[in-house]
Amino acid sequence: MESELNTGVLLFLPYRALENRVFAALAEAGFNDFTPAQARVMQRIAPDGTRLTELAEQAQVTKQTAGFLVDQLEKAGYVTRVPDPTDRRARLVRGAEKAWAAKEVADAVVAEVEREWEEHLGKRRMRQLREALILLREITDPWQT
Amino acid sequence: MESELNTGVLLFLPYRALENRVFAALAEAGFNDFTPAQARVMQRIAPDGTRLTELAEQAQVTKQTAGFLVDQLEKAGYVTRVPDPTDRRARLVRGAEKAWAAKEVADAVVAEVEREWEEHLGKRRMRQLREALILLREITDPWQT
DNA sequence: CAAATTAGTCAGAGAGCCTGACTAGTGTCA
DNA sequence: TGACACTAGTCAGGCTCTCTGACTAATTTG
Repeated sequence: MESELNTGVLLFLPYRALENRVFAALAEAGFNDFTPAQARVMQRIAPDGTRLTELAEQAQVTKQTAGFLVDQLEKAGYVTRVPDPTDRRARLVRGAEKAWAAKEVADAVVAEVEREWEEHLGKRRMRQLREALILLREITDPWQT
Repeated sequence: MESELNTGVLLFLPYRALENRVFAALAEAGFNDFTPAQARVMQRIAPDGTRLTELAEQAQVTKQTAGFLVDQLEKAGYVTRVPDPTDRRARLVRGAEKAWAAKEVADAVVAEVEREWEEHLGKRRMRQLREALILLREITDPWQT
């Protein structure tokens, strides 16, 4: 229900297709020891580390959930936690070597899929699509890094 | 990680923003007795009913999961199950009155959000966005009803 | 009609995510 | 400077979602 072709569904379909491709490629490359939920958190880690609370907000889960997921990522060797020099309560979650390696694989697949999309849409439409989405982000992304 | 602004993320952000708005509005209207997972299944129910297996495929979950979710929707009064006249093994999941009422609320919010987006992007860009997404669906939606 | 397939259920388990309650460190301001 | 409000993160417990595996009943195929 909820209408046959609203823009929401149209946005979701290609997103999911892309995500599926990325996960399949990661699994094939041997990165099969993390879950989609963990990946969603991992995506948000800044190059110089990010606080747990911030990660939780951006991934739209509670601090507890984020903490749990980071625990697992830490065990699997994807991230480390280091003390935040500016606040002794906090710790920074940092990506480890393994995480950057996985990111490289993921990025390659994303680039490949984007090429396929561009081929299907044509250069002009692809540009228009990205342009519209980037504009849309202004009113739909509360974090807007 | 997974790159700073790939098209996937750009697609996801407005999708999630829209979904959040719809859920908030439904909750406010008193439809707070179903979960996102249940909604994802409910969305796929055709006006004249849909089989469980088909629902499961489209929502990308197992038959068991779909069955579980439909059970709950049935208990909450959103759907009913009727025998499929063409196959005595199967039953059709049908939306009940309550589901159509919820759909009306949801549709109204979607329309409202789409108006807001159009206002932000301008008519031309909004049209281009939808055009590109509809084209993209051809290569990213395996069900393509 | 026997064999293979398909619709759906039952049982059990693990992951994900939440609420509530808590500890420890930080900022504010009288 | 010391009480108070706030923020970072953890602990405990529980509910929801989703899966795998095994099964029954009806349908299709050869």
